[in-house]
Amino acid sequence: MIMEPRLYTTSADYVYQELRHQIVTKQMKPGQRLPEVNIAVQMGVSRTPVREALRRLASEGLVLIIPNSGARLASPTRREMEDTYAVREQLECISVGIAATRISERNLRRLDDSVLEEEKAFEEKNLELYLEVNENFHRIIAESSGNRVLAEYVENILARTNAYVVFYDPFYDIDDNPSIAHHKGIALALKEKNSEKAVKLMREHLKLSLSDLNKPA
Amino acid sequence: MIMEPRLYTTSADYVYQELRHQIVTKQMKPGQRLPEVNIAVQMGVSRTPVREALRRLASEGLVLIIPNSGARLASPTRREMEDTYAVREQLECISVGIAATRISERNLRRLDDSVLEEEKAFEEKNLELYLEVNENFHRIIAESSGNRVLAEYVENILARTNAYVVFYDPFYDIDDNPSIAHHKGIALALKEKNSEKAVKLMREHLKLSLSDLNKPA
DNA sequence: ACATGAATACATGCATGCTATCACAGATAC
DNA sequence: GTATCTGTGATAGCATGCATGTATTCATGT
Repeated sequence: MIMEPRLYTTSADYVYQELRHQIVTKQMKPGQRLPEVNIAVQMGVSRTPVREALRRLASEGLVLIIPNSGARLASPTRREMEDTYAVREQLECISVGIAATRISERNLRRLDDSVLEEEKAFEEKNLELYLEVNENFHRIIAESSGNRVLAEYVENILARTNAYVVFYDPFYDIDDNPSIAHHKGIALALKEKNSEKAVKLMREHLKLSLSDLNKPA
Repeated sequence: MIMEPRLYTTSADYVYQELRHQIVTKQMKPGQRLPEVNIAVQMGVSRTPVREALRRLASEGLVLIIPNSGARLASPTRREMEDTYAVREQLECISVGIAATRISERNLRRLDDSVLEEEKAFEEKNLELYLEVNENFHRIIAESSGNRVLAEYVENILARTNAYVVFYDPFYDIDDNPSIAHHKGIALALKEKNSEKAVKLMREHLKLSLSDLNKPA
């Protein structure tokens, strides 16, 4: 499996992606302090781009910044996760509902591809790839809604919820991953242009994702 | 009327608020370039806090940043505004629906106060105050939902839509402002704990707000 | 007149150093 | 023992300078 290198245009972008990577791959503990200098030294850059990356992560709710005090990794409570999923449900349901009425053939194919990749990543137990592809599935749907603003918000909340992986293990039930089956169902509903069905399945899918957060990390 | 000074903890925060003020009070044209140095000189600070403020505004969709090139004020198309309002409708409807089931007496009073202030600001034709109070009405409801994440997203989209004031004149119909009447209706529905009614009124209210964007600036 | 390309002016991205503020430990008072 | 004060170290906020990339202008050729 060839891991394509992360692409970035600026140092700040690099730091952002790298930090996000470290969070998702459980290299950091929720609530831990994130001093600018430490990160700067570790990544071989100055504090400036680190500051920028931290603020971006803060806008996604992954990092908490206290003025004049510093940044620390978020440590969402069970309640906060539920709240986040409540919002995500709203955004994604409207997103998939609209997408069903206007998704292009090309995006339907991209959706199928993404499900295939997802299965592969799951078999290989490649956590990072799995999350990335999983996220991509939802991203394609949001894009297909044709509402740019909506897509932007979905993107933001995907970043939040994906970080919650720190709290659970998506490979816990070794042979069983209903999530992929759900994605297949949603993709099918979109092919059929069945808006109601797509929304219903998406809602169920997200309820399940939330309950997954109970699986041991 | 005593205009309380804007409060801020850091220079970056000051620049952020000041820029936002200038946008809302129509001192800047949509699409105009926003060079860091210009702003820095104008506000008597260095480029660093200006950069930070610009990125924050970008996360609210008010400013467009092109890497290595610069920032410019957003110039949303009619389509983008509609898209934004579609998202806002989703977020605010769920927000007011939940709020109706659990809003505190204290917040009900704050809501009433905010409507009164709104009427006063409208009579005085005080644009900035009017917008601030208007925004506050929606903010109180979002807070009352008890969902912090939802409140955060509502806050963000309020910032976006309020900036659209650049494109229209809320005092265009001199004697008539149905928006305030709507707010009264929503506040009443909340008092009655009538969730359905509150959602319905909020939806109508936002549809109207969107159509208001046709009024000449 | 128009397109192409080089030169120049300009703006951003980043590194670095200084200053103001905060967090924490130890001391002091009660 | 608890609470409050105080000093010291650590950390973020900001200013500044340099390097890099972008936009604009103007010359050149067709």
